[in-house]
Amino acid sequence: MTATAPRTSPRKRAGNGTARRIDADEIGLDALVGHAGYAVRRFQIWIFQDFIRTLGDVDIRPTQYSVLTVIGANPGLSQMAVAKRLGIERARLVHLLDSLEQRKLVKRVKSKADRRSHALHLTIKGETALAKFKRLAAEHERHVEAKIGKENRAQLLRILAGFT
Amino acid sequence: MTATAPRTSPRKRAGNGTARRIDADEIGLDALVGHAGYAVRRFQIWIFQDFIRTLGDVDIRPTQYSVLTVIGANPGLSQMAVAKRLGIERARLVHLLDSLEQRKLVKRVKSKADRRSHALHLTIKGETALAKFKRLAAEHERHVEAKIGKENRAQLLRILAGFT
DNA sequence: GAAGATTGTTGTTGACGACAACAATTGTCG
DNA sequence: CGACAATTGTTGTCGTCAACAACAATCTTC
Repeated sequence: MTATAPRTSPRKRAGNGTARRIDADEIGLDALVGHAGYAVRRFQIWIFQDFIRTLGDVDIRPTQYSVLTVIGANPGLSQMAVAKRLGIERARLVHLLDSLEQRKLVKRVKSKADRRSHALHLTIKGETALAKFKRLAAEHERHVEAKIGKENRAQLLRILAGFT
Repeated sequence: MTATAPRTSPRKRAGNGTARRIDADEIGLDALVGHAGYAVRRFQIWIFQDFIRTLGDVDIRPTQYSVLTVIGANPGLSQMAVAKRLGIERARLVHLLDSLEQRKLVKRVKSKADRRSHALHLTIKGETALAKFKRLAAEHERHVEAKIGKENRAQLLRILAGFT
């Protein structure tokens, strides 16, 4: 099979002759272990799924939550400012705000200073709703602690603080 | 928590009257800081972009790399086994393999033991190509070290080891 | 041998990032 | 001042990806 081929550890050769049962957890990942990106991706999938499930009753996804949080903490921001701060494309933010505005959580106010832009604000309903979302998000965060450990979660936040 | 709007720190109310300039980096994230999911998402975006850029010349994306790596380390696996191991939907893996097979990096061999399934193998070209991909991936990993620090990267891998 | 499960495949839906084009408005600079 | 460039929100397209659902071929189980 090889032409010198620097393969590392072909552990089981169960493909052809032998019909050996292979449990998914005994398959070697080889070089994948040791790649930060892979671990981070798997973790991110887990954490998002838990977030979506925990905030399932209120039907709020992570991105929506981040938008509401930023507007709540900085009323009057333009769409451009919010998009830049969260690393979202402004085109994408349009749809997010359309949805949040339909649900009466956010309102776009025409800015008088710059008639091109909209000043974003939470509605009253949006503020009380966000308070509830924050409680649920805190619950989700406790799930993370339970999963990786309180100390490890703190470490993680410290390590990745530069990316927020 | 209360219906009396427990907003935490509406720092600047720059929306309407005042036309104050707001730099993107002085916008408060409020509750978003302290959410592991947000930090992880931003970091994952950064790390994937660097991976894609570093492996840009060979046109290999992170998911493709993970598939090649697992097949290389465990020749003869079925599509189902690979999908389960990597947390990919088997429907999605079909397209990934279509692409990799067109590029002559992977071949689907009809399994004699179970005629429903395919035994997955790297081609000769696939093996030498993967060796090159691994060198580039190692380079990418050095970028990660340069970004967050060698010690922090090791910590991160340790913390997230359970998700691989 | 019949009923049920598994494997690969095709298709659809929706969230998301990246890009391009456009009208309205603002800023700049000759 | 007035022409030209830049910005803001919007619409649209394209490609990636997760989540389902349905299906034929094949295996497993009773």
